Amino acid sequence: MAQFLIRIELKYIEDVQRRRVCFSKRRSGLMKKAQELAVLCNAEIGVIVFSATGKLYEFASSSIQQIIRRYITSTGAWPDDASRLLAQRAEEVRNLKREVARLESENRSLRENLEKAVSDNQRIIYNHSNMETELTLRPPSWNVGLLK
Amino acid sequence: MAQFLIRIELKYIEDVQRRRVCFSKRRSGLMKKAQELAVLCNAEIGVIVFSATGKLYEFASSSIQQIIRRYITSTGAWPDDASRLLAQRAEEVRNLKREVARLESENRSLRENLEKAVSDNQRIIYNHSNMETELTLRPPSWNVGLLK
DNA sequence: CATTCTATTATTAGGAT
DNA sequence: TATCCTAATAATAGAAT
Repeated sequence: MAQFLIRIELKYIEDVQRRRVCFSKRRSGLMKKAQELAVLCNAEIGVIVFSATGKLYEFASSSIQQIIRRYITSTGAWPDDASRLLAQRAEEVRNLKREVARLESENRSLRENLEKAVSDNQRIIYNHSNMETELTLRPPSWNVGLLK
Repeated sequence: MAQFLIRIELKYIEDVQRRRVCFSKRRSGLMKKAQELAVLCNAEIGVIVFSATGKLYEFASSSIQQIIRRYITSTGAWPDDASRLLAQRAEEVRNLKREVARLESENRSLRENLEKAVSDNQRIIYNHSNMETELTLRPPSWNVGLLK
């Protein structure tokens, strides 16, 4: 039979047995309270509990996923990991876009030089054809416009 | 003076006044319970509450940020938004890498053709120079190797 | 809206299983 | 380790502010 029940101090319970029992009971109580509040007032509630040994317990009126999403979108507070990953990807995208721009520019330059080379070549051929009609010319071996 | 206190039904409270008061009281109670459990048993606890009108209330023994991060890393459950954003970025990176590869290939092809054009040109000039030494030739107007 | 008061119910500490 | 029991404390519904 329980003797005088003196309210326990609100501090870490050193005794392992007492702590375990307390954790088990109060965890149930907390989840129950959360559930009741959610139902009574139509609130969206999520409770996440990690025990001292790392075990995970959770309650969610909808789903923790949805609640985390709502929390993030409503506060703009991304968890560090997500932020870091997104930042990495963003950096990668920036670098790749810069590389694409550089390649496109180089590409344009190459095309211009090629066109110039072709026209120069044709001009030379034309000039020489006029001067020496007996000259045998082979067609240009490069194919502009067939570039893929 | 309060009369017989009959336990309220565990269902949505239609009456606005009663619901508001209940929400306020029980929300406090829930947070208090969470706090007590965290202290008594050294647990890491996060509580997120969205009222029916969308207002956010929270409690965290450490910080919601940290708890969300721990939850995600321990369950591997990324919130949909983060997953979606990361997927989008990954897709963007893939597309950009493909574009880079395409441009590099096109670039190589252009360089080859340009070199061929240049050597053809030089051959023509050389042949004709041998045949007609009096022919005045202007230097090529393209600059290989100066491409940037 | 939140808080106070108070009668009543709910939770829970400790002990036992 | 979780659950039962029971005394005792804590939470809270309703009413008033």
